[in-house]
Amino acid sequence: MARSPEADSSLRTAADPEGKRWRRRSEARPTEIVAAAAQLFGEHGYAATRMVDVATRAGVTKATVYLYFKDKEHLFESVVRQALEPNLDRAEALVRAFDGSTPALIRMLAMIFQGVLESDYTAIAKMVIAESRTFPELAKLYVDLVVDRGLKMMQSIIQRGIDRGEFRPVPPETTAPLILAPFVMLGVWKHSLAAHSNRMPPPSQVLEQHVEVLIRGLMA
Amino acid sequence: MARSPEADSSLRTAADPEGKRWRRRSEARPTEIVAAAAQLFGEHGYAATRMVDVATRAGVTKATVYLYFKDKEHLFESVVRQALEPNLDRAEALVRAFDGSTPALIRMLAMIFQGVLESDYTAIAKMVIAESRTFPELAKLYVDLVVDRGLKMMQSIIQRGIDRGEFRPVPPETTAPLILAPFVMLGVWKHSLAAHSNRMPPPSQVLEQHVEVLIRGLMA
Amino acid sequence: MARSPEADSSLRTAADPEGKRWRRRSEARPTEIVAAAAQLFGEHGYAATRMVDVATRAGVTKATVYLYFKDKEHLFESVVRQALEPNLDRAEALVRAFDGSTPALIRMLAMIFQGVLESDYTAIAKMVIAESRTFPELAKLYVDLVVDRGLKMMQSIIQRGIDRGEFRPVPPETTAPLILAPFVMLGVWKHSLAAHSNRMPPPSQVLEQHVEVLIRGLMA
Amino acid sequence: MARSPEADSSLRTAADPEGKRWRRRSEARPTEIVAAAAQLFGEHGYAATRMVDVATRAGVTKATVYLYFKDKEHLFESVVRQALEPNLDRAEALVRAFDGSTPALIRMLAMIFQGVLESDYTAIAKMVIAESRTFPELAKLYVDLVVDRGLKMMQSIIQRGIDRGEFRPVPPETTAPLILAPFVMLGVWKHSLAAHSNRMPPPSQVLEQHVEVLIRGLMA
DNA sequence: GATGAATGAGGATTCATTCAT
DNA sequence: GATGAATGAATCCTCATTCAT
Repeated sequence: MARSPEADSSLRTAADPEGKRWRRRSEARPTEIVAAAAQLFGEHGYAATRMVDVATRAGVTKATVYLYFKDKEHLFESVVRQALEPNLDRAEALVRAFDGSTPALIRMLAMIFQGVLESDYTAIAKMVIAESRTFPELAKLYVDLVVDRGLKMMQSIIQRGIDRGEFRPVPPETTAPLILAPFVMLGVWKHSLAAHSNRMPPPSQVLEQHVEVLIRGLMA
Repeated sequence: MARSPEADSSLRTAADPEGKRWRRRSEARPTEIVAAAAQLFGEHGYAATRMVDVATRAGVTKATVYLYFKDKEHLFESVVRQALEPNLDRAEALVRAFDGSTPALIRMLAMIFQGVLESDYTAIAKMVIAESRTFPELAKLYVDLVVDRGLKMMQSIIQRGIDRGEFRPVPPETTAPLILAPFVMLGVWKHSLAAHSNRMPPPSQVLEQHVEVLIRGLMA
Repeated sequence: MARSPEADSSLRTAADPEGKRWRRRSEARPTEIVAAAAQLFGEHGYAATRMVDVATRAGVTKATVYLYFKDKEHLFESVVRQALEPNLDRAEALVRAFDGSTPALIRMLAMIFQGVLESDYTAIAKMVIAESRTFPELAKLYVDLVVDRGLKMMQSIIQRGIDRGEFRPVPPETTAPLILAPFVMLGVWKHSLAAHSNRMPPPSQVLEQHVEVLIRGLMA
Repeated sequence: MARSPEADSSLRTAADPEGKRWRRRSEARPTEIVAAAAQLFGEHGYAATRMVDVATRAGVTKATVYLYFKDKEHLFESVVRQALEPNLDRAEALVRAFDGSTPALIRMLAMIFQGVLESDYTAIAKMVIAESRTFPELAKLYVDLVVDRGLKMMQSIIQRGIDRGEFRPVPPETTAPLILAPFVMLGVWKHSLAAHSNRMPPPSQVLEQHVEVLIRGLMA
């Protein structure tokens, strides 16, 4: 999402008043368009986002968007992919490298996830969920690239705790989702109802409580 | 919803133009339309649901829908309202009436919520979430009628546990959401990604585990 | 092609100044639209004819055209069908009923065909030909409904002449197309190059000559 | 057209930047583009042929096409001109030089025309016909360069037959088109409906029959 | 109360065409 | 001379919405 497209276009008009209609910037273009689309899709959802708007926010015209993306669906897919790929890799690496206690590992991951929760990234997730009926392939993609990997990771952490005698023996498959549940809930919350309620405390506090209750609940 | 609309109309016009059973029909119209809309909105989302489809499924024509609902937005609102009203009342009554241990209370509520999770109702909830940007008033409505009430109820339960010496002293505001998180997660899951993953165990098992881990985690 | 749509709309505006936007005329509508489309397709070809123009000439709006025809292709198909069906029937009936000499039969048919040649009908034929690559199904339709039937008819006439000892024995399959060739040529000519040449004599004279040369050429 | 454009460009830039064989290339460019356009126009018609496709088939980019041709119309015109010029000259020369009987002359011309019929050339003719409304000037060009000359030639042949006492006295103007009609018909047929019918015998047989019937029909 | 008929406003997509390099 | 990048002007089609009956 880098620099905002508005900044771009102002720069362009200012710094280069000669340029008749457009400037060469082919390498950045697709990325910029995806960034613009990510924002708009995240804000308004798929159907309510018009191709013109994406184009305008990216500082180009509609036709240019079509120069890089076959159609709206493919643009959407690019948005999702671009948002997804880098994320889980990092988390998995961290888990593998960690050698402290399992509660400490969970506390660390919780902090990372809290960071994700505060980023723009969750808007994409919410969108995938919202549009899953309309774009089953994207839902599938998301499940494969994110959810299943995430669940597997959580299972392995539970198992690790049990193996090390830190946790009592619980079935990892049914317990794994419990670690994630508040993150999912808060992610969805943030992009939907948050604005309308003041009864929900700040995510950070809820998550802190979550980690403590969870760890206690799993302790041997 | 139940009987096919074709059978309906032919019966009405031909076989039974006066019969009271069918006379009642016109009173039921709005309800039937809302029911049809509820299904379609739930299945396809707001934008992807066409007024023709709602009308057709309700066994009437488009224009008739407009006879009862000013426009698509108002229809949507009716759908949400119709789904909301009856629900929380019951749960609140139960909580007030209950006089067993707090863990037992939580177990009972979990069963009720699990029932809700299996009903069509969650489709509406998911939809409100998905369209919350487009329909802020509905989001607000939902928050007031459901979420805040739900959170308050959970807080009171936590407090009850603390007061009765069953739970250790935790801040009720930040703990309350934790009770609901897996329900929210599974509700969203059911209507979005569930079809694409087999890594998530059946809700009933996840919830059972949830309740146990949660209660242990809260125990004094 | 019945009444011209222009006449229509003026009538409408004049006779019914109250009618806010439109008048009920459901039965005539599709036919009128097809008529309008027939003219425009004939004049400009398929690609160059815009749906708006069809609508406007039919005195309705674009959307109304889509009320009756799924898309441009289906409209095109209707145009072709409406132009085709009535035509061959008549000719075939005539052939069956005729009991004079075969040369006389050919002379009579030639007159009928010359009438067709002077009608608007040939514009459709030319269009089918022009668009046959883009719309193979239409070409197929045309072949089945018109061409093959026409060729078969000509074959039977040749055979009749041979059977009755009027014509020398020629292979009917290869001779049949020769009867039609000048009609095809003139039909195409009329709608393409005619305007630019004065070297081609009037169709009637060419056809008269054609019939005489042909009959002489086939005589026993 | 023959060699693949990919091979071309790589060879040119890398392996043989000076080699005269490839130097010639740039001179050939316009011709190659016209050739590519001829094929595509012939196959898909004017409107359905995209400039990108022409460029791609010619092994260049769109912009290069515009380097040589002002716009799509001018490209089209070049295609037609390039296809027309060499053709009639040959036929006229043959007619002038011939000194056998007129029937023999007609038989010989028929064979030549049959060759033309089997060539790609007819695709252009069909296209001119199909697009004559959109490009009146091209239609005019075609009429002047081909049709009128052709008709005149046929007239002179008829006259020759009459003068030599081989044919009975018929009016040459109205008879001339009859010689050409089956060629026109078959040319059109080949590029439009041929694929969809099996009732039409092979052109060679039809034309053989044509020549015999025609000559008999004209005989003194 | 119910509907058939019609529409207007918009959105996705395509393509001929033009520059700066 | 050649091209990659960009665009603007169409054009098809959809859908929520409205009347006259």
